[in-house]
Amino acid sequence: MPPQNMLDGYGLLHAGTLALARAERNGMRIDVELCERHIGDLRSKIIEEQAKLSESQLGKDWTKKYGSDTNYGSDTQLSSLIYDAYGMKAGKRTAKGQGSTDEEALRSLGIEELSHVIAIRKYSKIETTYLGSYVREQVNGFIHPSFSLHTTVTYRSSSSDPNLQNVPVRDETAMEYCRSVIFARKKHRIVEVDWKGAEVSAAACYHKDPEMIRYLKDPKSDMHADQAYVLFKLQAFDQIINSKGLKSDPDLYRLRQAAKNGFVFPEFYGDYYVNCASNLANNWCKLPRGSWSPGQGVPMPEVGHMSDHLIRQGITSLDAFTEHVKKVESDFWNKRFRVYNQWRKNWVADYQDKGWFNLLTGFRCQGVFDKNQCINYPVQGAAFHWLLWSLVQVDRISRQEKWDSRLVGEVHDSMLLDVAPEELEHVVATIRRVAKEELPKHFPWIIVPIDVEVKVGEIDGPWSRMSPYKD
DNA sequence: GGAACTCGCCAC
DNA sequence: AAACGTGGCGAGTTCC
Repeated sequence: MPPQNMLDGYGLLHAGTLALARAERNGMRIDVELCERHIGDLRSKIIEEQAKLSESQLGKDWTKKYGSDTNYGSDTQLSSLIYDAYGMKAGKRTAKGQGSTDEEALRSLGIEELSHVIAIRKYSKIETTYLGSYVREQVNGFIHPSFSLHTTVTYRSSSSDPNLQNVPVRDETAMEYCRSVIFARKKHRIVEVDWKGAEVSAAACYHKDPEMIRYLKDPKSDMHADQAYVLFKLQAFDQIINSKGLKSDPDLYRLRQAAKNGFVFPEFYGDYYVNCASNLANNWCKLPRGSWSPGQGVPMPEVGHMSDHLIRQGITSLDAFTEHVKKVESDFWNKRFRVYNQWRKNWVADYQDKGWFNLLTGFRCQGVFDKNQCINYPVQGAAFHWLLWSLVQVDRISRQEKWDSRLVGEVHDSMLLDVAPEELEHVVATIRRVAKEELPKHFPWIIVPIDVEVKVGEIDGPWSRMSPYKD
């Protein structure tokens, strides 16, 4: 038996394709001259870094080995230089077993001059993948990113030519270079509407874990803050946390982000404590590896040096921290979210029995999947379908009501619009109504509140300058 | 000279 | 017992 609502699934993709085709036709305005200026700027930065590299010992060894074939952009040459010629031990390997030359691997080698290689890569990435593709793809000053619903195994969407779904946002420099050239139409503003915690909420509709539902229903509760508290043993900061809340302190807030992105989400995706501990130590808290002696850090809440804090809590090395994260993980799955955990086990067993599983939105995944894929696909797909269904409604309403505002794109759990300022209030109210009222009516299995976050650009302002929308 | 591959890196 | 899910895309490289 196919899923009972399979025809609904087909209807959603059909309507979604048409709505996305209209968004594609709409497109987004690009400042082509600014792109060219940014590209020129990046080229000089790259030349500077290349010059510094060629003067260094590493650069000299590189030229000695490859002569006129020397290419600082070749990872093959770099790999051969550091792992063969220098004979360094590869701490990290690629999928095919070669010594890795990614940023993490290069940093771990402790060769100062490799920072130039990393810088060249970062600037080149911005120049070619983003700004270069905008100039190449633009027609009369507009890019028309393409959206597909038939390419992904999860029933999410994809975007290409150019891809609007991977424009830098976390790295401030890259964000500024790339988003500062993208605009709405003249006299209009860019509006972005994000579905808050879409995947966590969609997952809850499958597993129905009461503790998770409590978190999602109670606006005062904070799953990531609670996790930061146990992960980093923050009892010493009870006074701050209880009086002003963890979010009020910038350093404690960064630890909340670390818990969210370095533990909670990876655990949901199927990662485990050894990776989480290592990533947290390396990327989020900048804890030294190996044995931590007092003085390697300073007292919390200096996030960059929190080893003294952990030493005081009896966690004196990465190994000890890993053991601690192991206990936190066990508590996470066996106590806090034990219903979620049981659902994962049952879901995978059921798939292994039948060879397929259904999404709540009317799709079936059939094929050979590993455990993590089994758990992740239905969640990713259904979360995206919330957005897609809402996008179809907004597209329809915008045409019925003859808006001067229009949809221009979508990034899995957010929609992107080009909005006429006089319509802003109405557009936002419409989307809020669709998301919070009509969507749960359409999908009666939604058992958690839906919420959206609206960000607006300035009139004639770029995508790099977005502020929270205030009603 | 183009197809197919690996690797690295951007997003959610 | 095993160990992070989904995409697109550019550069370099290898193969035909």
